[in-house]
Amino acid sequence: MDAPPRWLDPEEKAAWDNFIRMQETLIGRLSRRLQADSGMSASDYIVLVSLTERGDGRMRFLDLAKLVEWEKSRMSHQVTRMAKRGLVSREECPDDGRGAFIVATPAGYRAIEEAAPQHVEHVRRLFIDALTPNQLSTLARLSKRVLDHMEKQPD
Amino acid sequence: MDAPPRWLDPEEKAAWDNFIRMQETLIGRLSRRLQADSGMSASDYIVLVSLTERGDGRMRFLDLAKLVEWEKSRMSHQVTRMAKRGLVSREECPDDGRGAFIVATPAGYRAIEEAAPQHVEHVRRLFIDALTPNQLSTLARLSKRVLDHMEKQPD
DNA sequence: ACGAAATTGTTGACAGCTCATCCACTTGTG
DNA sequence: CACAAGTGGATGAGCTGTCAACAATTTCGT
Repeated sequence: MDAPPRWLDPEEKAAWDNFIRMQETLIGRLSRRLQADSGMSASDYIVLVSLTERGDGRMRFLDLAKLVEWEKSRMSHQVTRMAKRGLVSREECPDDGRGAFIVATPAGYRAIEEAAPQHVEHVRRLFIDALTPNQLSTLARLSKRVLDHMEKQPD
Repeated sequence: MDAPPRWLDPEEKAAWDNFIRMQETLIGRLSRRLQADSGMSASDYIVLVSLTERGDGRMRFLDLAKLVEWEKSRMSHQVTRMAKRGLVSREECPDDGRGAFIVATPAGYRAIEEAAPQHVEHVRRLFIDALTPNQLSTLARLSKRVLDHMEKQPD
């Protein structure tokens, strides 16, 4: 016995549409910009940021995958592609014969150091500058709230 | 002379991170759910919704592309794939020899009618229910604000 | 200590997106 | 009317993400 679907009421639908459109437009513009400015995808960027933010530029494969919340298969393909372009390399892990380290190469450091300022500038221009500090912190709080709520939900 | 990059201050960075994580988690879970429940991608879904929401289930190619804010090439590939699966079909346009209509097939109607209630339920469960009505309308307002701001920015 | 189960990571097939390019038709201009 | 420019849409190459299956260790229970 199917319950009748609880459709969104007009305000809910409008809210959902606004959010979705905003988020798609924002992410789309940022990633196209990043690609055009630095030849890097958003995925390349976040991998390099994650690696280089820790002092030694290296991380265990699955730790990295968990940090950015990707499936391991995605990470594996991503690392393969980035290694092919010389941005990172794999090193084996002495403690665990299965394991691997992902290491940012010097070229990887150069790439992220060049890309980051421009990218941050675009984040600021498109997103941060759109809101007052109060509005920004409200949005952050609501985002966190949705995030916490999702973590409690199955799936 | 490069201006020194204006890095995000800790609150700005925290706001950005929260927003990005929320949005990625939300979109990721919704699209995996949709795919698993109905075999449809988010792109399939929005195309079918757009077509079937207008009474006749048909739309000009570029009108559809503009409505969902896609590049025409993306829409073209998408329509090709959906046509291959029988969800939509192309019809030529009598008024304009270059033009084409995209039409939802009966199978397309069935697919969207089956998928929509579940999808809406998940949107409600993951997103709408996370917030009070006031919070939801605040989020909608802030989203709109960011959207309007982006439209004024170059690129 | 031995086998089962869990963990770590890889691979291949396939669908999706973007970019550049191209073709066919229409419209505007002289 | 002729022809250049613009518009509507298709196509192919190449990169990215997902899913399912697999291989190589390590860990755990007995």
